[in-house]
Amino acid sequence: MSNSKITLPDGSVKEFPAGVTGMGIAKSISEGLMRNALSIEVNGEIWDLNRSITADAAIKIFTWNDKGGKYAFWHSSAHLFAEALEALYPGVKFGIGPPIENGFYYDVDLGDTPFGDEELLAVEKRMIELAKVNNAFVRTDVSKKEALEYFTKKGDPYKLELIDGLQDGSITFYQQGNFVDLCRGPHIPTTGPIKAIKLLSVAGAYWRGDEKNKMLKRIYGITFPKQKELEEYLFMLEEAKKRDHRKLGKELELFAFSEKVGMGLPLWLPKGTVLRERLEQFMRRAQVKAGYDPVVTPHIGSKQLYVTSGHYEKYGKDSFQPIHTPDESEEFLLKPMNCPHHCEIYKTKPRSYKDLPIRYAEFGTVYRYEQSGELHGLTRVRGFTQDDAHIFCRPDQVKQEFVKVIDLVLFVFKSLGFENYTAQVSLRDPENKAKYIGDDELWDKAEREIQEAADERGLKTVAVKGEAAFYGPKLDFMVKDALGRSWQLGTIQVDYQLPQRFELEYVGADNQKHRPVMIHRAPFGSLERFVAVLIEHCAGNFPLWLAPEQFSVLPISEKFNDYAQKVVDTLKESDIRGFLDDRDEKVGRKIRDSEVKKVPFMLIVGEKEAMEGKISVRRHGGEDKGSMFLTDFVSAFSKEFGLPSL
RNA sequence: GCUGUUGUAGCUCAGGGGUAGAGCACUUCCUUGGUAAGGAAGAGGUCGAGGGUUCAAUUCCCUUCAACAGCUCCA
Repeated sequence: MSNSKITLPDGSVKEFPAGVTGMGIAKSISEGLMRNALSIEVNGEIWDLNRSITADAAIKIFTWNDKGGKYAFWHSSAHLFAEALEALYPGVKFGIGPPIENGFYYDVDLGDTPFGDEELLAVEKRMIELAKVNNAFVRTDVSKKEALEYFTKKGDPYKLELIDGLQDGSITFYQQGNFVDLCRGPHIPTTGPIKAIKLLSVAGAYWRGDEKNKMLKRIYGITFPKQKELEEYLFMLEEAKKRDHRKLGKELELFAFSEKVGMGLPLWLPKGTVLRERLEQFMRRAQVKAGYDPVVTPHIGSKQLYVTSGHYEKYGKDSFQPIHTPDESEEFLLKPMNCPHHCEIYKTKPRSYKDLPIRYAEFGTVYRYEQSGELHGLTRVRGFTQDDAHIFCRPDQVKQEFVKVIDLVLFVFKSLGFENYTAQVSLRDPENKAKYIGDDELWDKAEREIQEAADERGLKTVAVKGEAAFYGPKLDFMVKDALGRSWQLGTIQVDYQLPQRFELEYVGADNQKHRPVMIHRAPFGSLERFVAVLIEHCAGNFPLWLAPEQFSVLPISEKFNDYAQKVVDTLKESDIRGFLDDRDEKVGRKIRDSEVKKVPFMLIVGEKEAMEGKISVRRHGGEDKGSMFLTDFVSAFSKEFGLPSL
């Protein structure tokens, strides 16, 4: 038997006897790697560690630190769950059970059997017992006929439906213990490494995501190789609950919802408004520096405007319905997008190639009829404000403009403490071109330009098909917050379609009419969503320049209220925001209340301070900065009080 | 939009066929207190909305609205 040339991730090539397994390779590298190995990537495909490699291959061994390793681990955990469930509920029918971002789920049909927290615990217990048995996951190739026979006999209609859609010859079963499942794999070698198990929740989910189908029970769970990691994860979940922007938004009096106003329509309270307006000021200033011109457009527009833009055709049916005027049969739509309005601004006069690029920026509030079940705090609402702008430029300027926008977006992220971000190039779905408008050539060009611009700035990008807007491809920015959760924020889009639909033109150096290109962009995305993410990122402890209340002045007793008031007045003159807590309470109480409200600075004044004309500065969290003159306080933190700048 | 759960004071929640309770917040009084809750008294609710069953409904039933979780969707 000949040898296989195995290329390792570092580029080195090792020879192994043909038929070597991933485990064998891992062992040859190190004992430690063998212990931690979970799956292996073979020529770009993820395999089981004990599957034989018969040809030359480039491989990478995955451990818990790799997505490929985690997915195999959780996928195997889903099978372990199924095995435990079947042991306790014979006859249960299984849907699908994939690994997900955090753990796994399995869709099951338990008939009318009630299934709640107690049942989850029971299954969890059985899973732990079964994991200890350390059964191997055994892969077998089966023919379609065999597969159908097996599940017909077992009586599992969902699996039969799945097999029906599969190609004969590419069907595999996996078995561990007494449990056999239709599965493509890959799996970890044995159940043993699954040491820490938590079944998290039960929810309804339609078979194959179609509401016409039967609703199955979807059981979510997560597993880890170590108990400690599970505990950390559960702690993180608790922490996420504490940081939930809906909870903090209420506690910190930032925003509210009212049934009377209508669902998904946020009311910004005074403190939330300060926060929001600070963000706006920050962005306005950055945009002026970047050459944008602010514009303002109305909240409604003639239906015809959106027919022209294509939005009506695409989203009209599912939107807020047109507003009809009493007299004439005019129809208006609540503005769902700012771009058509900006196109009309562009058209107010003839444009020369020398005028371009023109950049119109607007904090434009738009209204979209989101499905009721989709509404979620500030992250998904029906009326929201985009930090929108449209750049009209010549085709030869697209890339350079795109790069400038990337710089702006990254500046925003940096200023707000989002250090971890990735960018997604959202492309069109090549299988379903009818979803999009415009011809292939322009799409290809736009997709290329986005990728080039991203590369130029050294952005780490992932391309995802089918995520484009209907008029053009996008570069979407995802940030990771302090708890490691990913959020989609800013977006930049190249658009060749709207200029065509609105017949936008400019006169070129050749004295001929040309069509400009539009770039849509919103670094925050929407202020609502951005504020939500920011709240959860910093747990309500906003950077000083954003804090709705930057200080509180806490007199030790009412004897010092006058002095305290002077302190407040002086700071307000320096545009520093804060309030006087002159309640008839002890200072300990006032400190506690300011701490709970997450006020960054507590300025304590008593006899000593009043005498010396000083303040005692306590930072949120308890740090004592000692006593100082007011002017020293202001100059010490003046940088933090003001807007970050480019 | 679909399925499930929930809806009681400003907030967090208890209760239950005979029209309601706690803690915090609020108001007043006492207290003038030096770095995370000083004390006392008081006020506050069509028990989400509409309908039904009943002598009697906040409680049981139906409808509806909203929130929450999940599914589908997202210019």
